[in-house]
Amino acid sequence: MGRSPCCEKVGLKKGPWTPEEDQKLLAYIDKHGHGSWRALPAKAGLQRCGKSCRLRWTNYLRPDIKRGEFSMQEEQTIIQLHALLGNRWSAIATHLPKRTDNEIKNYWNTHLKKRLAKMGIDPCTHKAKSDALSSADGDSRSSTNLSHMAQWESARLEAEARLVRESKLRAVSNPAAILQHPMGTAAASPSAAKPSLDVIRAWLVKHQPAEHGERSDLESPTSTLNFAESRLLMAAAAGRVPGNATAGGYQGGENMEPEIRIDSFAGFSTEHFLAGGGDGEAPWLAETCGWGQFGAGFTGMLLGDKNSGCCGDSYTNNGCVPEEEEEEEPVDKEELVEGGENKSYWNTIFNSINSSSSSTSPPVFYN
DNA sequence: AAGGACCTCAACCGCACTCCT
DNA sequence: CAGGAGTGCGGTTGAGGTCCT
Repeated sequence: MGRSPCCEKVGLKKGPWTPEEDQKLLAYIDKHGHGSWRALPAKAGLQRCGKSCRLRWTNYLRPDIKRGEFSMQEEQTIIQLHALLGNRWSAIATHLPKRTDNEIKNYWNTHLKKRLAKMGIDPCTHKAKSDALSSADGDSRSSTNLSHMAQWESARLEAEARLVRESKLRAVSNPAAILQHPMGTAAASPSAAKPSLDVIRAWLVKHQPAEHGERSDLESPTSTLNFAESRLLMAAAAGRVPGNATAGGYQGGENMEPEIRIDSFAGFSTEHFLAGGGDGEAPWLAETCGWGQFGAGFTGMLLGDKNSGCCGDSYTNNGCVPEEEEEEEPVDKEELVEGGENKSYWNTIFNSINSSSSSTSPPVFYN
């Protein structure tokens, strides 16, 4: 099912766009919408292929694009999502409002990747390079397991997100449908609710033991995420990350109508999940080999927690930062990075995230 | 000041996927 | 089911800018 190159026609222009071309494209889309990209260039009077026009529009001309430097929170969101999703830039971009996948990809390749590498963290695995080496000559089996579990969880999260998006669509076309959807309300049957956001729920339990009154030894393959981060993922899985929501503080705004609450996942209980749900479905519990090692992943490293045992709770960073640092005014990012204070920089990021998550109410899903 | 090295990022390439006929 | 059209996506390229010697 091969496709012919879109620009093989002689006479089509390639390379950088001129302001005139931009203007033509903008004017046309403004007036008619883009419609069929293939037909657009001729209609708009452009000597470009449709693909080129689409790219120019989606990556540059679209009015809802935010350009310029990435904020700290955007940076850490990218890193966390990359740890979870890998090079799936479009998926990452959906969680960074107004940023394009191309921009995120470029930023990763030119900035974040190098920065992580500089810190001795493998940008691919998000683990300290020394860890990667030791696992290579040591427990290769467990590292393979971990990799598989991470892939499994990643795929699972993606499926969750898709489920919610589909439910969203159904709800729009048929509001009553949400009452019947597994992700919907307590009206859903327990069995239907089972395959919902259990992974994230498990993170919740793990990362906010005080609120949930329990503490599990369960360690997610991607347990580099803390509670605040898991809330971002929950929002992501719900297919909606509001503009004011970041990993540092996902809070429902007044303008949002709560429709799906996590505590309304009928039939789901933490015990159920941790115990494998009684139906043997707890693949990641069945292969717990090496779970703890994930704590030694990149977040632990970033937090200056080389032994992953900082304060006995390496994934939360609570109390791991010196007091004077906690009370400091926002630290100048460039100064920290350029001054070789990378750990402090990242500490600042994660500290701000975790502190903002401490006073939150139970997460709410929005449709 | 010159020029080579390095960096950044817009744009391109080509594969993969979905939809439609 | 096959195949074409349209589009999404991730990897790569290369022009232009900046830094370094």
